Amino acid sequence: MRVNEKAATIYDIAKLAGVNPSTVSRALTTPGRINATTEAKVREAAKQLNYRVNPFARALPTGKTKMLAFMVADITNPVFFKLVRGAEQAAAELGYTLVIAESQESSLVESDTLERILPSVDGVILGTTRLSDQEIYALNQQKPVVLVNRKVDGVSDVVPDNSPGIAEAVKHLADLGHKHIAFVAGPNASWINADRWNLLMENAVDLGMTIAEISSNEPTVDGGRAAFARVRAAGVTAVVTYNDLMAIGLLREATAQGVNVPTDLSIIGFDNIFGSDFTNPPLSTIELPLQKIGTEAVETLLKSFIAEQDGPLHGTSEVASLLVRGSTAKAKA
Amino acid sequence: MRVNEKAATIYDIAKLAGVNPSTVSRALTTPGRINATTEAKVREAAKQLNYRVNPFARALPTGKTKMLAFMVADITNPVFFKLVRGAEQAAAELGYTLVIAESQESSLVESDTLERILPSVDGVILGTTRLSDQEIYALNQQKPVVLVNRKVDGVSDVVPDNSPGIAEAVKHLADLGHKHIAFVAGPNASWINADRWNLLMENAVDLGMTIAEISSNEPTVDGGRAAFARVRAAGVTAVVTYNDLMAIGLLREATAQGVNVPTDLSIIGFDNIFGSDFTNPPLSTIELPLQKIGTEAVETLLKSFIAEQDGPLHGTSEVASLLVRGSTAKAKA
DNA sequence: ATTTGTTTGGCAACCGCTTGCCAAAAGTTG
DNA sequence: CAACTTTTGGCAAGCGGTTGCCAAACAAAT
Repeated sequence: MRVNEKAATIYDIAKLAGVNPSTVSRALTTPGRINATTEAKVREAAKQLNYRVNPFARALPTGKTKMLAFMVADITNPVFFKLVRGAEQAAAELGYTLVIAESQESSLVESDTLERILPSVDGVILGTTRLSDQEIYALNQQKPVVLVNRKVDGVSDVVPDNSPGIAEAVKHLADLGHKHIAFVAGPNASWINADRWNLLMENAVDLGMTIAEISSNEPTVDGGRAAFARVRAAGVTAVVTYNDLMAIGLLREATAQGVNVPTDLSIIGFDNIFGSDFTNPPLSTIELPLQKIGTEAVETLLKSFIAEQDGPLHGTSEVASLLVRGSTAKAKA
Repeated sequence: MRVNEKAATIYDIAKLAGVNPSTVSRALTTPGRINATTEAKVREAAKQLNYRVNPFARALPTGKTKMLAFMVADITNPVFFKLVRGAEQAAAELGYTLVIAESQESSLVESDTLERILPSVDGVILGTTRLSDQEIYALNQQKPVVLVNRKVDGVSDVVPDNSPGIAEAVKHLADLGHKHIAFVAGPNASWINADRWNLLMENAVDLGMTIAEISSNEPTVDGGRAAFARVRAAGVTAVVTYNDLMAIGLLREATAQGVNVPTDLSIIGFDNIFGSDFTNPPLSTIELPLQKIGTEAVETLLKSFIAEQDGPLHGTSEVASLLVRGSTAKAKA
């Protein structure tokens, strides 16, 4: 079935070009190191033989694999789509191959998987991680790590600035006359959850609103659905949820219970995931430039390869912003 | 920043266990080849040193990389989520690492990417491909290929059986009294599009219905939206779309135009993607066991490593089925 | 006790590429 | 033109495994 006419090696090129293999290696990897004429000759021979470096042979002596790991908790969570795509494209562009790994929301699976692929990659991006700060710190000792949406001392990260989006959202709600709002929180341990909650609280208080925390929910559609009763109990007229999935669950449950969104309850989600505009009404949400964040994550990782000694890098050029669709309206009098 | 205390090698183990490196290699890779006591000693030493094989060092002499490529047209297309997850899990379980590559719907990008990662992988799964039959055939000469949802002579594939789901769907529509239906087709060149259309036509004719083909649309939400006018022009009371994305676009456009779904128009999608139940009404759709298909794709690929000579393999144990939600109703009298 | 067969483990070559070191060739300088 | 510097390219030693071949050790058979 397979043909497998042995791929050309630098030895084949060397023979064809009449030079030493080491010369071929240098011609191809260190432009300028050898005579331009010789280099051209080598390149010509390489082309003629349709030569591709053997990445493994190259990785052995150099230790560089040109592969990056991207860890996510759940591949099917739409939050990651754009993140992954941004990372994938940036990686491809820079000559790196992205390996996507899924932890299935389990820190055990995550460590195992990481352990398995760590030898194969030059660095890792933790898209979402269940690992503890210490584990992350330890991981970062082995291979460069870039965290997305989380901060750990001494580790590089890319975390967007949520505050503009959150400020807009709270202002939007205030403008609509809402006085009492709530935050439907995600996982307790989540760094980003705490960040969002703190920002929300500050802004709400500043604008003279009260804000309740409906805490510790699964960051899923079901989690949002399950939080509905507590949202009603809190007696608020508007909520911001930890993410869109929860907002959608909440929205659907509200509708099912005969509570109209947005007239009875305004809902703002987070992330602008795929499908968040399929709902009825379409979801208003705080949008993150996820694709750019993905791109920035790999760029940051690559930078950290060079600047090993300079301590952790922080990519923070991205900001959140509010996207108003149909799930917010004037507060009921 | 990095510690990088050189990872242990088989030489370290050999020294610790007082044996030759080759013995270590055999103890670890060919159980039974050497004395059980020695093997235990070696394993103990390996554990003590926290040894991990260097996949690159291993790959050099063997040519086996334990990596698989999974090519998709668009990472952000939700159809692939479950497919990818199934593949990822199966791969991880079998000790393989999945590299996900995106062709961005371009056959050029696709060949380039493939060319780039081909040396690094043992085989490739083509989740969706823009490549021609000949290109696929050629690719398959270089490394084992498994096609998903497409057939090419001489190449292994995993294609689910669409007929049960399609039969159910047509029957469902017939039972609801629909006499004139349409198929909103996807890309012309798509193998699976043709398959679905043919099946649909057969079934419709068998049940005495007329069926129109609204052809050659982008397989996206916008594509579905754009097809709406032609659907109306066709004067049908129900449609089946090439995929859910199109169904959603069609549904939204219909609603926007004041055409009620399902009372004025029944819609059935394909794939049961994430978000297809967010719509109003939630979409009825023909469901594919995508995760299982992903799993089966990697299993088929691995099988083909062993059975090189036995010709192409075909995994076809999965079947489509109809999932009735809210977008279908009795035909208007 | 000798022959024959089977385990077991060491030796060394090899996978394809990189790179430090060195010598020959070419270029500069006074 | 000699003395010195720079450029260029070859040599060979790895990187960390795998594996064919072989000999020593042990077991079974005669």
